[in-house]
Amino acid sequence: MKLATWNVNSLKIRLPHLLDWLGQQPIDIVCLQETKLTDDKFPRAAIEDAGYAVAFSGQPTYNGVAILTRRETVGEPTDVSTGNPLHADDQRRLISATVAGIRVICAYVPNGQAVDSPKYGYKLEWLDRLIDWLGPQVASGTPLALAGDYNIAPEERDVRYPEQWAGEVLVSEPERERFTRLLGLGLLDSFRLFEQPEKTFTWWDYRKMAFRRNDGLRIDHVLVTENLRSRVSACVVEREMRKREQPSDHAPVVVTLAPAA
DNA sequence: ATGGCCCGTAGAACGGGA
Repeated sequence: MKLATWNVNSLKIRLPHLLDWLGQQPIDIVCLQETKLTDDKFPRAAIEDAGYAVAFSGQPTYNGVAILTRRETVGEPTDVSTGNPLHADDQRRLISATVAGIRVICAYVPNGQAVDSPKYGYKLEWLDRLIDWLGPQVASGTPLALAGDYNIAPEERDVRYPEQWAGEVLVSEPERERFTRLLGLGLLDSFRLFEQPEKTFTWWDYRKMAFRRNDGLRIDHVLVTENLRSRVSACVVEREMRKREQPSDHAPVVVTLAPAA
């Protein structure tokens, strides 16, 4: 079974990429961020025709998240909820569902814009409320995966040119401290459970020929509860997706999971 | 050289992304 997260940067533009990718490599659970579509414009029919059920939560212009589930392998998402009950927030950044016995939380963490911006304060507050909400869920023993665009590069090795990013949004100490607190709840970074190629990233700026120079950051993550550790057999970044025509600036992250014993 | 690109909403530039 495979679970992926991908920031599509507009599902309207990236729908052909998504359908082509899933046609080539069926993935059982797909978490999407930055769909940038209101719910009435969500391409439900095209996704269902590809064999997926889908739950989504969108708004005009910004944000928007979705969870796709491959019908023949994992069925429909159940107990779907949107947002964080501990955080009144109009921005559509969270959707959760139970799939194949796993509580799947798809998250689009705020970018923060700049450390001196009010958006940065919102980001830290958003993360604090996320931690408050997830703590009891993780402690309850439910197998859980928090998949999404965290907009945090956890360590220096997750940044190609750390000296250029020092103290900036995405790498600042308060953001990294929130990431560490998520791990402290009892979550594991799937990517770091395995040997990985040096300088593996998930996002590259559209400018500066950044992808060609592999000038990137690792900011998209799948964290899983400890009780899933023995079932996770791989975590890879689908770098190929960033090479396509008119790509998203993010590449998907794909986790392979054994079925429950 | 502190911006370069891409997207949505516009219906021209601009905010936002990261």
